[in-house]
This record gives sequence, C-alpha cells and structure tokens, in this order.
Amino acid sequence: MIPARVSEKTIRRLSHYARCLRLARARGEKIVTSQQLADNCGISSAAVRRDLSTYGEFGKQGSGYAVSELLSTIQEILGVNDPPGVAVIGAGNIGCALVRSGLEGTGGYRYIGLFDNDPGRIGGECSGFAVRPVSDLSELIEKNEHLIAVIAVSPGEGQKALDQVVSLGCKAVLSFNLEPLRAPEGVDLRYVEVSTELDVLTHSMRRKEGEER
Amino acid sequence: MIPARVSEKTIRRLSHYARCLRLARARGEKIVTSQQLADNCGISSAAVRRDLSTYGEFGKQGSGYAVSELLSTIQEILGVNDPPGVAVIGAGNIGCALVRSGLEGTGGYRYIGLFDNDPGRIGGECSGFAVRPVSDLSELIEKNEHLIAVIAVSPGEGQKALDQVVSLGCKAVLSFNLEPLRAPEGVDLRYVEVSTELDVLTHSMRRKEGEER
DNA sequence: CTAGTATTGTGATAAGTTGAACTATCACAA
DNA sequence: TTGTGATAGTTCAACTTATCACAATACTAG
Repeated sequence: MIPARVSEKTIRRLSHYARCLRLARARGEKIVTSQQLADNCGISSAAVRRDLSTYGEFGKQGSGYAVSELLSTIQEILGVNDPPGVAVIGAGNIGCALVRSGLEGTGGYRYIGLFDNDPGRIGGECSGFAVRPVSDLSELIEKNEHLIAVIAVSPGEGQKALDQVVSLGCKAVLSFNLEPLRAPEGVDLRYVEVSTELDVLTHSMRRKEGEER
Repeated sequence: MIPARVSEKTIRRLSHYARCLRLARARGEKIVTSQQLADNCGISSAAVRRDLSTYGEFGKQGSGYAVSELLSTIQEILGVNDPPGVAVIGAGNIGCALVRSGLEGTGGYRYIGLFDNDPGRIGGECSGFAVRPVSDLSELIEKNEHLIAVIAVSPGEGQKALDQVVSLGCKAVLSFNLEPLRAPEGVDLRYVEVSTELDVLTHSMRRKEGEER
C-alpha cells in the first residue's frame, strides 16, 4: 500500500490537500471531488487522482472522496496524526513572531519552546514562552525524541545554531536564515527562502515586461 | 543568448548561486569553481555548469568563474539589478517581524511600506515604517510601477488582502497566509508555507523511523 | 429497473530533469 | 614551447514527473 519512494513534490501536494480538506471540514462539507481539490491547489484533477491513487483507492466513482476519511488517510501517510513538537531557535524578530502567531491550521503542530544563546535574551518571555538557553533543548529531545527545530537566528549565526541542535540530537531543521548551511548525513534540513521567492517573482515580472513589446 | 523558457527550478538555483556569490565576494574571493558552488547548494557540479551555460559562456576552463562578473550576470538574468520594492500587507506579528528584520543579504530588495486595514493599527509604527491603510498602496504603485506585495494578514483575511492589492495594480504577491488564494490571470502568486515544510520534514522523519526496523 | 450523468482510477504517452561521460580550453611550470 | 592537470561546456541516455484519454463504476432521476 505504501510505495517504496514518493517524490517530495507529491508529499507537498498531499500537504496541500490536507490543508484544503481541513478547511472543507470546517465548512461542514462531507464530500469533495478531485476537481474541487485541484481548483483549490491550482493543479489538474487528474494530478490529484494520480497522487491519491498512489496510496490506494479512497474515492467513490460518481461522487468523490469523503472529506474526513481522506484527511485522516493523508495525515496517516504524512505521519502527522501525532505531529512532532516544534522548537524555535532564536528569540529575535522572526522567532518571536512565529511563536506569537502560533500554528493553528497546520494540523496539530505546536511550539514546545523558544531558545536563544544571547544572555540578554535568556530569561525573557514571548507569548507565554520563556526564552531558554539552547542547551536546554537536550531535555526536550530526550522527552520528545522527535522534534523539529526552526532556526531563526541573527545573520551569520545559522551554522552555529544548526551544529548545536544537531549535536543535541535533532534530526529535522527548518531554517529561516539566509546563509547556506551544512548538515551531516541523516539530518533533514530545509529552508524558508524569502529571498529566492522574491527573485522568482521578480524574474517572472521582468520576463512579462519583455514579452509585452 | 536568453533562451525561450527556463524552468522555475533553474531560476531558483540561479538565485542560490547569486546568494553564494555574494557571500564569496564578501569573503574577498575572486574566483569560484562549479564544484564550490555545487557544494554550497547541495547539487552536482555538472548541474551548475549546465545552468550557467544555458545563458552563455561565463567561465574560464581550467580556473573557474570570476565571482563579481558571474554575480552581475546572474543578477541581470534574474532581473534583480534594480529590484522592485517590497510592500508588506499586514502589520501583525509576521508583518512587523519582516519589516524589522530587513532584507539584507537578499541582493538589494528593500521594504517600501507597511500596510494594514485595521483602524487600530493604522497610524502605528514599526521599525521606522508608519502603518498605513492598504489603499495608500495605489500611490506607490503609480510611482514604482513594479512592486511585490507580501501578504501576512490575519487568518482568513488573505483573499481580501490579495483582491485589494490586485485591484490596485499589483502583479506579484508572496503570501505568508496559510489559506489557498485565488489570483486572476497575469498575477504571480507564491506562498511561504511553513505548514508544508513541517509536513515534509515530519514525513521524512517517520519514513526513516520505519526503515530502521 | 433503466438510462444517463458524474467521477474515479489507470494505461499510455509526452515532457522534463538528472547523471555520467566526453571534449575543448585554459593555466602553469619546466 | 610543450606537456600536464584542472575545469568549463556538451551530449546522450536513463529516469522521473506530468498530462491525456478512456474504461469502469457508482450515483440519481424518472
């Protein structure tokens, strides 16, 4: 039932479907079609069906997919029915804003702590989270073996923060820092790249300008 | 010299190369090889060479690429030598944090304003930017014909904000909001999806756990 | 019960991406 | 000047991903 390997793109789309399904459930909808999911995600209905049929046959021909059933199936596939905790490293602008914004609508993730190495920040507080030294993460990693570290530290400090959380046993990292980081084998590292998104948007705009002539 | 169409993946990689080149330049390096760029970006050196050779021949065989020359070429390709201004819609946690963090290291982007529709927030201030009503964007769009709107408004308000900036003439939008948005043809819409990144990381962790057995 | 309609799941196909190997060119030193 | 090592640029095949079209199936109305 679970195929050997699925591309990251497919996983991302499953995450999008899950998000749409949560919204549909909140609106009280019981059934959703591949076409509706496709419209919401900006892709074709065939792509949606292909993604879902990779894992089994969840739909009913003629009507569609049962919202809550499909949602829990997708969450099962993603492994997010019991989501890992999220620790924020860096109690600066972005780190605090993330903690304050919370993780509602993400499907169960929750912040489990806010950490920093700056003595001037440790002991502070943000949205109910005390700012603790990064070394305190070790306790949390012992308790919640699996957690995700979100790195949002000062420019240039990213590698140091990454090395530290890795040495404490963290295996999954999401970096908001701009600099390219190096993680050892076995550690999953992803980036939120505002800079690159801006570049892609700019490139697209410039191309359109050129075409107009 | 400029090929008809280049995939978004290639553009993203060019953006990464540009970032690495800025760092190399800051370190005083004059020459960089495809292998070095590849190591920094986590891809193969052949991929780097193919990406660059798509647009011309910039390297010197036997030595490598001239850092500053390659950087300005890539910036030219991306169209970011004179980058568009960036307007932030939503003076909440994320919006203010973005403005406070600034855009250093991104290669010249700059924030040109902070906007909100909540009367309780308008008139406030954040890191030197007055919080202005979103309708004020129209002046800025007249002056800077091209700008990028970053949407970071309250959950559920994303579509309204998008519709408004589009009606004011904005053609490029980066949304931090979770909900799927609809943009008319001709408007470029991208997302920063923390939720999806967390899902991808979680899925990857769960798969590794499974493999261990 | 039957005909018609809507929707899924999938085989076939097209398009795109990546990887590896090869060739051409350059720098440097003897 | 010439030989050697290093690195860019190119080509082709394998692999991956996306798209299309259609058969199979279920629902619905009369």
